[in-house]
Amino acid sequence: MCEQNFCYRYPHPAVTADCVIFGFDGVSIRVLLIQRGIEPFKGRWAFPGGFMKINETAEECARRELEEETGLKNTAVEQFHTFSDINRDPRERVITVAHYALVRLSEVKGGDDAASAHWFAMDEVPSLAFDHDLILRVAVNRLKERICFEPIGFELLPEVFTMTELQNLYEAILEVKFDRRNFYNKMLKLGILTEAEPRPANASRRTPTKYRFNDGKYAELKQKGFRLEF
Amino acid sequence: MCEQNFCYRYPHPAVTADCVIFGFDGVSIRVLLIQRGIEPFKGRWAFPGGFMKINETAEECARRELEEETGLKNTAVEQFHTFSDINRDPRERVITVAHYALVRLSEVKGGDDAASAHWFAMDEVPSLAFDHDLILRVAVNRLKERICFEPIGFELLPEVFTMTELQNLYEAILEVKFDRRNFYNKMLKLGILTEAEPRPANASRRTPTKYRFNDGKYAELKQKGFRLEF
DNA sequence: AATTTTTAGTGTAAAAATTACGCAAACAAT
DNA sequence: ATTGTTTGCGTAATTTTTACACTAAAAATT
Repeated sequence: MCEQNFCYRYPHPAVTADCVIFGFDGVSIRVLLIQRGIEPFKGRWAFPGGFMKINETAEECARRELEEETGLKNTAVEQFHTFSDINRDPRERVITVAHYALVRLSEVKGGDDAASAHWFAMDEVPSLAFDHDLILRVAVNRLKERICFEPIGFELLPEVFTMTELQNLYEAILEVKFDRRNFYNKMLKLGILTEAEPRPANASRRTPTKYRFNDGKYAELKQKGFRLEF
Repeated sequence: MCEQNFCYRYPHPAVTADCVIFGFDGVSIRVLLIQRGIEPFKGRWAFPGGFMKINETAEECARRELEEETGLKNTAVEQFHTFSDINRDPRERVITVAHYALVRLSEVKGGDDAASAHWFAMDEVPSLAFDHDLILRVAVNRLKERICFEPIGFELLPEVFTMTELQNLYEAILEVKFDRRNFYNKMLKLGILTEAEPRPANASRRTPTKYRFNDGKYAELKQKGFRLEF
């Protein structure tokens, strides 16, 4: 029998933090899941996450669990909703502060930790543990809203990318199609892209221009109150 | 000495729900605060809120506490952020799921419950208990974002209102000034306003047209994917 | 080797949305 | 009586958004 050393005058729920990690494979948005090794929901897929320690914030917890379970270090996570349905965990009353982050697929090394981690395309995601199906739906909605106002999409691309890759990303997230020329014009007019290398003189038409995201320009524009929109 | 009947193997934080309630007095945005009757922060002002019961969700808790402390019944609250800093409550580790709602000033009756409740104009809000100053800042930002995309503002006005009152509301929330004619045109073009009563024939110029918010039209437009913006 | 398909780059005209702006009548305050 | 504030109303100029076609190079197919 285990000791139950932490006693309170009133019942306390347990608190967890979960992480919805989005990636991009060039065509589809993917989400990073881990396969549960223990009950409940043993064998089912779920988001990385776990119980909050008494001396860490929800965000610190999310980042710690993420590293422990997938090897991802120093990931900027952002909380998006707290789920508190009464029976969402069969063990005891658990509320979870759900976070999301955007990560390049390449950042997840296939180490020990990440043994059971896998990137699922959005249309291949199986039925998840706990209420994680619901959490995913909410996260996707939040991602769509967010990408319209902040250039978070760049966190999903390699440092240097082509305009077509960027367009594919936006189309994958928003599930719409853009006219290529209008997308080019709009993106370039925003002024947050820099050509990665001067286009060589001998560049053929077929060789696309490479861009990188210009943090400095973005910070500058943001301060003046600027709006990214699609 | 009190009994400590609820024991766990690991430490559990306490969980509360707090409510940032916004109102509008015709000129300024106001926020509903209650004066704390007990320690900690006895005598200081704070948001209505309190400890979550083990068999209620965070939202249910927010609504229950709101009614208990201010008499406001059946208020549609929406969670906007969970605050989990380690020392935000001197008693024990407490995380709070913060909610906000928009309410007409008139809905708060001066009953027993609300004895210590008071509507503060935003520029008169005193230094608050706990981390409620921070919570308020976050709530105001969220309100500004939200008002741009959903017509939540109407929840703050009487059922029937003039265009000028509506403009004052938007200007108070967003802290900007609009051109009166452009605001009129934009609002009317959205199609979510109905004239409350046909303007009497003898109406003088000086008698403003009264409008009401048209829920049906709004639901219709929303379904087609429509965007309210300012 | 020839043919077909795919991709990248580029610009403009039309339509729609946004902005700036003035006036006359009614009422209120002085 | 005078002054200042409030309401209703509409248009012209500007800006933004949208729709849309061709060429050359490379890759894939035959």
